[in-house]
Amino acid sequence: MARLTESEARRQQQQLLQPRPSPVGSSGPEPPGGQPDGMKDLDAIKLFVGQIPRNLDEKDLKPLFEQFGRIYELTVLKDPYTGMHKGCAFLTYCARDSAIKAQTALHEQKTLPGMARPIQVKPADSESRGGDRKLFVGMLNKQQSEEDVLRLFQPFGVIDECTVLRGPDGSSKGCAFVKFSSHTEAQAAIHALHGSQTMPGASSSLVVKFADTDKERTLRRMQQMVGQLGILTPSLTLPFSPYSAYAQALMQQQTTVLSTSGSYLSPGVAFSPCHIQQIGAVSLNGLPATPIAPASGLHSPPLLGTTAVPGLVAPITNGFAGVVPFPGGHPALETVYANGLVPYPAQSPTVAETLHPAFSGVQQYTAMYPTAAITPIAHSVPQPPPLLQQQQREGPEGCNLFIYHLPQEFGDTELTQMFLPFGNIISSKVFMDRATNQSKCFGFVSFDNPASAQAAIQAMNGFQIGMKRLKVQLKRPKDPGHPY
DNA sequence: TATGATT
Repeated sequence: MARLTESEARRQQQQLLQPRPSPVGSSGPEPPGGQPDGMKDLDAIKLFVGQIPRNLDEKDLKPLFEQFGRIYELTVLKDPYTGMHKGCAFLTYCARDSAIKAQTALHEQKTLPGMARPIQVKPADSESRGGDRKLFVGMLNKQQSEEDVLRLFQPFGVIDECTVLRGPDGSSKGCAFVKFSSHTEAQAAIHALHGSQTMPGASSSLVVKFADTDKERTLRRMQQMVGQLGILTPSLTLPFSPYSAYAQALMQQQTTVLSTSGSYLSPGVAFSPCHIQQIGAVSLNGLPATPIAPASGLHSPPLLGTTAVPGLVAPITNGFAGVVPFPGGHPALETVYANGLVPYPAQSPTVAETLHPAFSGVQQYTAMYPTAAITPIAHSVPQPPPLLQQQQREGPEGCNLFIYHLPQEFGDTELTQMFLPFGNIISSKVFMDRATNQSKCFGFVSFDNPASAQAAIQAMNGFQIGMKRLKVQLKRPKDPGHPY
């Protein structure tokens, strides 16, 4: 029954080798146990306790856990910024034995009042070292259970833990955590399974990657918070907001994460704005700017041609009213706007033809500029710090647009640029095929108010680009299943 | 080609 799995046993051995945190004060009453005050066994196990009602604090929880032995430390996890109860706790008993008893008696065995799922009592993640071995699995079919996931991953090694993430009603969120007994096994599973298949009903191929570290999770949270404030330019807005401490922490975190986890960047960002910016940076650094051939598989050369020389576009677009400068912006689009073609494209079916003259103008302009002339521009228009990673957020109802028939080479940046004139954009996202990193030619733009969304629909629905016309409409409401 | 990307 309470037999430890092989890897749990291994983990608990590793435990012995780890440095101990300095002991903190003992916790309250002293049940019998024969331990010196405030001391714990050298091989004590720190337990993670999950599924705790948020209205229970340490003193409420203590009686429940004390029946298995004297508690060395019990801490409810709180959000460091809001102080909010996170619904889980760390628990260390003075005796290792107590931890094992508690885990056996409580884990998945008892559900605390108000909780949908049974309490979780298991060694904390911090107790296991030896590299990442926990995977996040996304794009599962919502019908797939733990068993199904297990079956999928079993061929790659010993699985310690397998949890399908579920909503409050118990329905799957279409993702899971799978913990292998070793990093190598986990890696093998990623290699074999990531993108390997598309589950029936899933919108994209299977995602298998290492689960976020604590640091990344914190970063994500902070990004969400910052994003919710509607902030795209932190340097301007944040110092005056009550969240500036948050923003600073965010930027520190981001620096750390970016510098330490390059492996998390997806490989082959074929024609994302990121890639385009890199090309731009190269040309601005004084290397020949002109004949950079578009990557393979790209259609519609006009748009891409200009992206190779972003620095050169600045003098043109800056001279026109109504163009909002945007870092890494799309020169071709800026040119379109500069020529006044935007306002009611739906009534101008030949816009596509006008794109070409506008574009070739830029090319000629480019050709006349020797490399040396570029350098001052690079100085006067410094490459701004990379924009905060934008969350894929929805705006209020009536503010979210679904856009279809986007050109293949359109990325988030281009989409943003295109809709920028109509209002304050909360988020914009072009959907990419996970496997190929190619645009699926549709995306979302969310404004902060419905009027902007309507204006954008009026102006952009039917906008002809190349052979296609944009379809711009309100995003379908998420949940049509109203009970009444 | 068709409606938001999880912890």
